[in-house]
Amino acid sequence: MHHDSEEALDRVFMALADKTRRQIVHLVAEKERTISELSAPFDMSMAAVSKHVKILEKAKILQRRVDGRIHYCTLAPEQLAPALDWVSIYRNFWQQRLDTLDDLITPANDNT
Amino acid sequence: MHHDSEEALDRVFMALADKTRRQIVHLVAEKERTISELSAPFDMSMAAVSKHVKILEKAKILQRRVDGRIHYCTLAPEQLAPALDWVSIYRNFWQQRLDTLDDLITPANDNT
DNA sequence: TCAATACTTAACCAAATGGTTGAATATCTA
DNA sequence: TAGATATTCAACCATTTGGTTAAGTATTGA
Repeated sequence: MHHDSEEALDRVFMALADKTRRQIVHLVAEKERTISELSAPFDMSMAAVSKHVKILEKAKILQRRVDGRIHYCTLAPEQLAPALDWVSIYRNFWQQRLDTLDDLITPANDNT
Repeated sequence: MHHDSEEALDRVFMALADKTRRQIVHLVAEKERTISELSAPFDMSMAAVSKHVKILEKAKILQRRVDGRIHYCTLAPEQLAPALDWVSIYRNFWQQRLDTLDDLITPANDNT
């Protein structure tokens, strides 16, 4: 019973589990980037960066627009939302723990 | 220079990039669980589940308390926070996109 | 003390990851 | 048309991942 959504989460979390790919996400979040531009900061071949981009693309974290021989990449953040949602479920859990700790230190506070 | 925090993110995202481990997180979030209890729902050996638990433990998503021969596992959600924070950076990005789309549909106000 | 219980560890395996280099493809430009 | 540019693809390699089974280590309890 491997739902699509589970596989999507697999791909998104796996895509984010690499420093190079997280930096690529930062770069494309700033502005549209070509593969060359994305390769420049990294001490690896363009072919390697091309693979990283493909992984992010398959995870639908990044989208590609091809114009002639140039591939322009932008953030496609809609698939980050489910990942955020998944982790967010546990926010209450640790917020509660922190709140409990906070109450011990400074009674009477407000938040959110 | 691979910061500790980058390696921590690697470990956390990698740990979450597996359906079995995500289900284990759900189970330990509900209540404290033994390895046997965590193994029961899955069609794999206890040794395999033991490995999954170790991966979650190293990522500091789960913590273990040993009492005699029984290992009790609970959620240790503090390491999920950095992961959530990382993804959250891009929430504004897609919120903005949705807002922009919204503006196109209902042009009421302007902004930068 | 002896066997069952609750685990981990070790050795192994197939498949996936993350990199390489070199060739292929397609496009731009002189 | 030829050559430079932008990028992918293919083949390869070492390491990691995710599973197995079998053996090892404590611990419990009869």
